[in-house]
Amino acid sequence: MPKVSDAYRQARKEEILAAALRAFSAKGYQRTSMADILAESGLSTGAVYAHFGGKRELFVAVARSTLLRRNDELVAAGVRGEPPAPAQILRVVVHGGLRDGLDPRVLLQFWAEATTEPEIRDMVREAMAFVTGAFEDALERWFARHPGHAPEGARAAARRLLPVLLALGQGFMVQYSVLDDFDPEAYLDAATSVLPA
Amino acid sequence: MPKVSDAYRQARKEEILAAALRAFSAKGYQRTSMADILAESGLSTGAVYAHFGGKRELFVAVARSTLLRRNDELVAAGVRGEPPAPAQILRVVVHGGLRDGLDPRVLLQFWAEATTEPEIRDMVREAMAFVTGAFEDALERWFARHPGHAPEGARAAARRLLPVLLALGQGFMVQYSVLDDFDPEAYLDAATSVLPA
DNA sequence: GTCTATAGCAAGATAGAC
DNA sequence: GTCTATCTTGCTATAGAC
Repeated sequence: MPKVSDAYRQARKEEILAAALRAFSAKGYQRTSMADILAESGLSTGAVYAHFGGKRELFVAVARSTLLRRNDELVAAGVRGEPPAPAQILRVVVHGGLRDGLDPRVLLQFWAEATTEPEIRDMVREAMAFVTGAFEDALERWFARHPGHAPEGARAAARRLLPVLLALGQGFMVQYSVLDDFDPEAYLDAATSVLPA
Repeated sequence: MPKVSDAYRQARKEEILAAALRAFSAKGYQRTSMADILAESGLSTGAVYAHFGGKRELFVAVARSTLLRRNDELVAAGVRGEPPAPAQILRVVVHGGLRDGLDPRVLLQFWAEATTEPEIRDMVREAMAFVTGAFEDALERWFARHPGHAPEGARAAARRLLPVLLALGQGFMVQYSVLDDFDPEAYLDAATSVLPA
């Protein structure tokens, strides 16, 4: 296989994925039709099906790439300088997702889908395990530097706080999507006030 | 209109709603077809359409009755006795919901649908406003008795903590529904440790 | 009110030319 | 690889008899 072909192929795939992300963000997974994605990308049926098996596969690919970018940001934030405080971890993830144009509503639909469809359930679990792992590492590094907050050891403290931090991220997504008077900054401030700092 | 007729009609409607709830719980709103609901109820197309306008209307009716029942319990729990601590409020709501047989997965379905269906969105907002109000009242009463935790006043402290408490409830539902190794008690302990007590 | 049968439509995926 | 045209399927909702 010539390299030009591969590069072109890859570029095309990312072009399609970007269009799919926009489409899913605008209408949600279930209500987005292939026609929507095609219109958004400006391509035709054949062009898309040549690269992806179908709508579900497209969705999985979109989710994966988005989550990978989140993790990269988290790692980057932790590598240079001080490890981020718990509240800071929350901010990095939330702001990063919004900056990417990822509509939180898509996440809600993802979770809902996961409760009934095994294929998506596996994918969501994998993704959540990924996020969880990144959170846990970041928390452990922070607790290691602030032993005053971790009398039981950094690792134990991280594991204990993990579900709460996860919940604060999930709660953000739910309230952002459903409430009409949701104030993101007020939410993050409130979350900060209950998290160790 | 004779009363017997009305009573029969009402009973029939509730019979259909119960079947619809079972169907939605099993497969989720989107993936549940009318055929599923018909099979679950043992009735025919005509019988159902004589009482409900269609699938969407059925879903709204199911959601409304489910959420209203939850709200009643919440109010009852909050009114009598000492004002519960924030962590206690969370426990009452979570345990009450589970005891009621309410599948958390259905809640995720409601939230997800609310992001795209205006009718359901309004309904969910109404329900959430109700829950929020009950939470806020309970928090305010508790802060009033523990002024050490509310230097800015009980009402301000309650409003501030509100979204966090809500998020901890929502996070519980998400993690309960999606994670296969979710530990409810560990979750509640962790939540308790970050909430004022 | 309830049944059976079916109309009508939307959407995911494929076929075959270029 | 990409296009246009089309096939197939599954599902909501209606029509009309009883």
